[in-house]
Amino acid sequence: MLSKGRPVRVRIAPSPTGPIHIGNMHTALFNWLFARKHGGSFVLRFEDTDRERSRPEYERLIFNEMRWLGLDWDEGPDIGGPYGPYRQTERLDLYAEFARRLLGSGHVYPCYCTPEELEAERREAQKAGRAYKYSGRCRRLDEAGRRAMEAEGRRPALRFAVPEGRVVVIDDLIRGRIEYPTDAISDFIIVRPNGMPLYNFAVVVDDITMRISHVIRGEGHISNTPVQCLIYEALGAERPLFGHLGHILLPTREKMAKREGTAYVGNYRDEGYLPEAIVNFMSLLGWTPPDGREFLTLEEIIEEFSLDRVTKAPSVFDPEKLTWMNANYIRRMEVEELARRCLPFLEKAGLVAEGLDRLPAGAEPPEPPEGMVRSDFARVVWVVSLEQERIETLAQIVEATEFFFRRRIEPDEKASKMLRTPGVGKALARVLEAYRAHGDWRPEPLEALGRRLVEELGLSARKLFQPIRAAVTGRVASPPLFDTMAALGRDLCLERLAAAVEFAREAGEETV
RNA sequence: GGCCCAAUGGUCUAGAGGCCUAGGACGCCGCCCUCUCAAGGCGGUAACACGGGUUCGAAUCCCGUUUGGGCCA
Repeated sequence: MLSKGRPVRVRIAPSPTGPIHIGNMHTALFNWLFARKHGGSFVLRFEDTDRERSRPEYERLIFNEMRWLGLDWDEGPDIGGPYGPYRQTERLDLYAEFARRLLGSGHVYPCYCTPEELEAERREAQKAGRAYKYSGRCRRLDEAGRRAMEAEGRRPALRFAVPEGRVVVIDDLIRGRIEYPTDAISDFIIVRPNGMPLYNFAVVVDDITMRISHVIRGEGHISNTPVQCLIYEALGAERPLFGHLGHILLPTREKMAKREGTAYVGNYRDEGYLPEAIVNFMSLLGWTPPDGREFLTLEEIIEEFSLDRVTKAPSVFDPEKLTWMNANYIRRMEVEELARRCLPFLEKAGLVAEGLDRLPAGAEPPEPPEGMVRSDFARVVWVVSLEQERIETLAQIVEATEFFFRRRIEPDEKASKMLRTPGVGKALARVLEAYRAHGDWRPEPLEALGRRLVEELGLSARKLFQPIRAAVTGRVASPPLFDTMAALGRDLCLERLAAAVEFAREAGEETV
């Protein structure tokens, strides 16, 4: 698999024309894994020849998201490297030079055909029911003919003279042998009349000059490969080894396309997916470790990674399974770490003051945001620990823990209904009285008292604890009641119990 | 239209001729645990696209069909 002792050098070459989606990231990941596995180099370069749509801010976005996922590169537009520059727009001289070489060696010829003339050819082929191939008119032009064309003021494109009757053989690292007859390939353009190189030509020049040893990319490029092989050959360059990955499909079975919106890496970050979960999950799209493990650290994935175990078929990106995996990562995480990662979401929602985790030890916690209770980092850790196994994404921490931070709460619909249930007001009044007289706000004593009240009132635990839960959290589902009450603190609990008694009483009066 | 690639449950996959009455995971359903919600435990649902070969034997090899996808146009 390793190419004749050449150092392993792989690359990804995104276009900075938009946010980067899961499909691109998957290709990047597999290249990165391959490089790290074999102690090679991972090169990042930009295909920014679409000047209309390429933007520096998208370059920065790509840098950030790759870094966020932990995919670092050894050479790239930002850090440079021995084979730069790493943007196609900065390599135009190079393409021109290689084009001249090909022209000199006769592998390429100037083509003066206008778009109209080509269109006519195409229509004719269609009418005759033949596959369209360029007629080769300009290939047969002699020096005089060329001069005549030039005299008309025509500017030539450069067209590759595809050899006839040959078969290009590609030993794909993932798919095995692929054979491609050259007769099916039309003489293709490598440089436009305006001097801009075309994709297949530019990649080959880039890959040659950057000493790329393995080209690992999506299966969409399989049919570009023979064309590229022809260029390598004409240039007398050793070609890299190719490996074509199955595409990553959206749940709708559509191919991921840029500007699609749904499967951007950034969206998943904003929703509170962990980079390690995303990377782990993506590594399992089209690959499995020999022992079938599903939870692997980056180091373990690198250790086990091999192109031999990559599948050929396309795979559907299932957000539900990603969510499940993310939830697992959340549960396995140290609470403090989890709390630290949740903090930005809580801050953004205005539930806690900024920078609680950066406060010096023993410092007074800062003023809370409007309407919130004062919290320090320890309290956030406590609260987060209670929801740790109940959230699937970091962003869910906001909705899950809101009631711990707000001074006042409104019972939601189900909780309101619970509090309006006949008899509840009276029971809660007794509960309020009992807890007012109670001082030890640790969970166990709170529960002991709760159980005594169950006895005293002759209710089931459920029938008493649910109303208490509704009173202190405003909802009918929460972490275990007495843990919740402990974290809420005595003042908030008593306040809310009192408010609930009032709420139940008013409701009772209305119905009487 | 031509060429190329692919094909195991709804999804990710294991499987490299007998170990397969096809294994695991997500999802879904049920049960247990339980103060609610989760988590966890246990169980269940569901697949080798089709047709021909090759072989004593095929999910695995070959051919064709179908379906999906890609590139060129």
